Amino acid sequence: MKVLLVEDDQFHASYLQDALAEALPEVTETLHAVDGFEGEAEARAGKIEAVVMDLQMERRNGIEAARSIWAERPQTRILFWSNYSDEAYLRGISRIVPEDSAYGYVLKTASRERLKLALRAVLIEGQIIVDREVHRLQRRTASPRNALDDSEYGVLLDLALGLQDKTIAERRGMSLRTVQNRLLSLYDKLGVGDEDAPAMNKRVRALSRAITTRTLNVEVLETAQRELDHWVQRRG
Amino acid sequence: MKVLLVEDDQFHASYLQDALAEALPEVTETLHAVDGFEGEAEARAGKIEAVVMDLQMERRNGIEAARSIWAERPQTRILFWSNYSDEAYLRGISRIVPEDSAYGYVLKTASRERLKLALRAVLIEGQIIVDREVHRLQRRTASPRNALDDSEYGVLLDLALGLQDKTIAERRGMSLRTVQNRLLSLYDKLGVGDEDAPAMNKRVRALSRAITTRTLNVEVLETAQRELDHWVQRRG
DNA sequence: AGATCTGTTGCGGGTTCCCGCATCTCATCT
DNA sequence: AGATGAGATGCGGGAACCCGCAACAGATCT
Repeated sequence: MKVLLVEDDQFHASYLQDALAEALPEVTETLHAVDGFEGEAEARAGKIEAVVMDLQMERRNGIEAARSIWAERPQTRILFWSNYSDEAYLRGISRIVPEDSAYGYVLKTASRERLKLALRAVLIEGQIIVDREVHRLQRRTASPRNALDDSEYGVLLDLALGLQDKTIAERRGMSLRTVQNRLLSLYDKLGVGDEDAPAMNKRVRALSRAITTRTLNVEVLETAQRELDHWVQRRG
Repeated sequence: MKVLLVEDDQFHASYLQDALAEALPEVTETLHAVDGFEGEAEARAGKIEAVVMDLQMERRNGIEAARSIWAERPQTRILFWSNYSDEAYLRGISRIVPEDSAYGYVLKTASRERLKLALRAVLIEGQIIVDREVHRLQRRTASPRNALDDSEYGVLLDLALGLQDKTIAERRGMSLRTVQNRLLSLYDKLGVGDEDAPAMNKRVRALSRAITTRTLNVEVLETAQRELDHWVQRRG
């Protein structure tokens, strides 16, 4: 059995390599890649079926890499291994997971035992496993008041890129007023305007809060920007 | 000689510990802290004079920790050791370095040799040393068109928090129109409006660009928010 | 069937923002 | 001293934004 490790931090890569060797004796070959592009290429070339993927990498991040890998081979099993449990990552992943593929999400702060367990569960058994910490976040986020539904999240992304209401409406196929309603509920859920601070520019404040609460992060912004570029081109 | 390591990633911490032992045989005792708060406490309690500091940590980041350590003991030597060479960090550091203290900035991707060299240079010799990569960024950033001067950067921070022009003017002691002029040059330098994309909300776009270009990052935003809170309180 | 709730859309008004134009100050150069 | 240039400030207009009000449609409950 072959496994591909995609991880740009040398220390983490070698730790991972060790844990992998301990946990999965059936692994006969381990490949390395240091960013998303290499990862995709290796996966394609080696017909890899089991991947351990870091999320935060230069050039091409883990979510984008996973998407193209899954696009070609949806049954590939991918264990995401990351420093952060940003909501932004969770959303990104849950958005691209194919119907019936196995995946997992483990934090780098997890114990070696937990990592080994996740390696077995996902790569060998084909289970779906999500770290406790991450799951807790997911739950908190999904709690009554603060959960952004998909359409709100979409509008938030557009707002974050700097689009104005009219353009968002066009892109998402809503009326101008509907977009503004989404924005209102975004402001509400992100807590914009709650503070006793001086009056704020709500638009900017929303982005600011989305970032400090880890609802958005740099990688997601970059990905969204690329998608916007495509949309702009298509539209002519 | 005692050295304090402030680093929340266990792998990096142990690697650092090893490199330190190799590079500095004169070190008799090594202390650990896993975030900024612990770091400050240990530094105070142990009267530490040499610190290696990670930047990105939960609760209290490396820059804030360094500031309070330097506030009490300005001659403390601090080597910053970080994953990223974000402009945001550089600005933060150069803003708080005391007159005649030694410090350094090394990337985690640097070779073991370079790290050891920096450890000796800063902690023992009291030199100032900045990683090549980081320095390159500093230079690029400081190049003609794209360099933000201090007053522009201040306005950018306020904008990023969501303040409106009037409030920024009050806080920074400028007239409203002057703030707007700063914003104009910010838009210019951040490349807002250059793209052939649809019309954008410049304010939001500026923040968006500042983040994707690493001119700002989450830590800096959080710190700025705390400072804003203080200002608001003081103002009554 | 009627009541209620939720999500979409139009309208209108008050506010903030963007920015061109003109003025004023202050430092530097000739 | 006079000229030149860079930055700060005031004014005013047009655009975008925030948001209350109201109408309407579809889903669910009683």
